[in-house]
Amino acid sequence: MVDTKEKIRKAALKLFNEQGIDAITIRHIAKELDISHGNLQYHYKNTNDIILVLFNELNEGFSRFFTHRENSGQVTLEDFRHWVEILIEHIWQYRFIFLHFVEVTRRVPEIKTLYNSWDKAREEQFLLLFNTLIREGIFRDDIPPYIWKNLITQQYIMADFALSHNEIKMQLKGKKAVQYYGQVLFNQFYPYLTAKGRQQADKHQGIN
Amino acid sequence: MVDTKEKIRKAALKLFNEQGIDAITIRHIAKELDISHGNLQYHYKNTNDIILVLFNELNEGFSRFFTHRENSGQVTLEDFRHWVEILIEHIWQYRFIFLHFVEVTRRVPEIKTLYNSWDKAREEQFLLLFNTLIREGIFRDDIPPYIWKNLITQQYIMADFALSHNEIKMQLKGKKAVQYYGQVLFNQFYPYLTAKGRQQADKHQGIN
DNA sequence: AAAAAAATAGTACATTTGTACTAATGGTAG
DNA sequence: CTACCATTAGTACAAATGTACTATTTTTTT
Repeated sequence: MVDTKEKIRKAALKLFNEQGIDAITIRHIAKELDISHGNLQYHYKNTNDIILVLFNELNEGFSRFFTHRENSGQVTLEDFRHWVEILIEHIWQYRFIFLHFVEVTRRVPEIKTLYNSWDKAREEQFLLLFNTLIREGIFRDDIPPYIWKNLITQQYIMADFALSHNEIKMQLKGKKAVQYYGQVLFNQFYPYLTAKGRQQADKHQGIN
Repeated sequence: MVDTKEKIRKAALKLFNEQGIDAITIRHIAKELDISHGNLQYHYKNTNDIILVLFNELNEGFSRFFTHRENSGQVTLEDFRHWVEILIEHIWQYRFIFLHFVEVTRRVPEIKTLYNSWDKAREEQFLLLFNTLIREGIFRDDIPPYIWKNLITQQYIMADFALSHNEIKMQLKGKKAVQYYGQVLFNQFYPYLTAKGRQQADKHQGIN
């Protein structure tokens, strides 16, 4: 037996990513799956329910991904770059959320709460990471704390809205977008590097 | 005689900023103004028309603002900070565009074209500004060109989506939001400063 | 096998929205 | 004054949507 609920989530994710959340109703999703909208409604009362479930999926993905790299003692810049790329890939998978973040949070207020509570953990981890990289002589040690905090906010905004920027500007598709914005996100950290850090970065420098 | 067209734009801007573009139809705007929607339709066929006009208003504002500061030969960091603040204030004025940027460009494709063509000029001016600040010993001279270009992209994303971030996170109101995100935007440049530049910056440092 | 529960299809209806259209009003140029 | 044009109000209707509900079929449980 195929799990209808899962089929619905998959189809909804696809349609949301392609056409946005306003254009899509349960009727559209039902049509995509060739089932009745009455049936779909039996599983999820409306699109907002589905959006919430998909947001939780995204969150679980992130959590798995964060705890995964916790045990590593030392961090190279290359690790960090790789980490940023995976982050963006995740975001790409659920891009409708980020492309319509304000609408999403207005339509499903719980999402705002979820996002904000989960966010705090992310901040801690960032500061830890920064400190590690400072200790290893990769990041500069002459940056005041409020600038590090600023960098985290900056990093949030950039990660959350990079794909929106892509949408209104270049319109890179799939892998290309992930690559490009991975690079942009990573390059954010360049001026924070020490000479040693820059050497490491230049070794692996991608397109510019 | 009061200009009905202008009254409509004002009311639409207010409603869009308050409730977003999906929630608002010409009927809502008409109701806000106590005129018939038939009348409103006579002036603007639909909300997309109004959105386009408002976007052009925003653009004109930006253009005025850019050309204004062109003639100044020397640039201090304080000038620059002030400039960033005015930028954000502008954006706040027309925040519905930035809060729903993807939707806006999807509903009114011309806006994407307008944004992109106007964008190029902005890029030139940034590079010029950076070079001036480097020559004056305020910005570092050991940053490769692709990182400066990256910084411009970064600056776009940050400016365009700072208010979206505010919406899903802290929800600062009016002046508070403008102040906070002005600071965030300005702090982006901190690690690009020379020792001399940092001195200048610290003199006027705001909240942290 | 019978009963109960879960899943699916389909209907019904009030509301909203986009769009087009008609009618009335008011100012103004000739 | 009157004929014309711009402006305003209001009506009409099809399509889409949210929501609730019924009927049927399928699956599971006992």
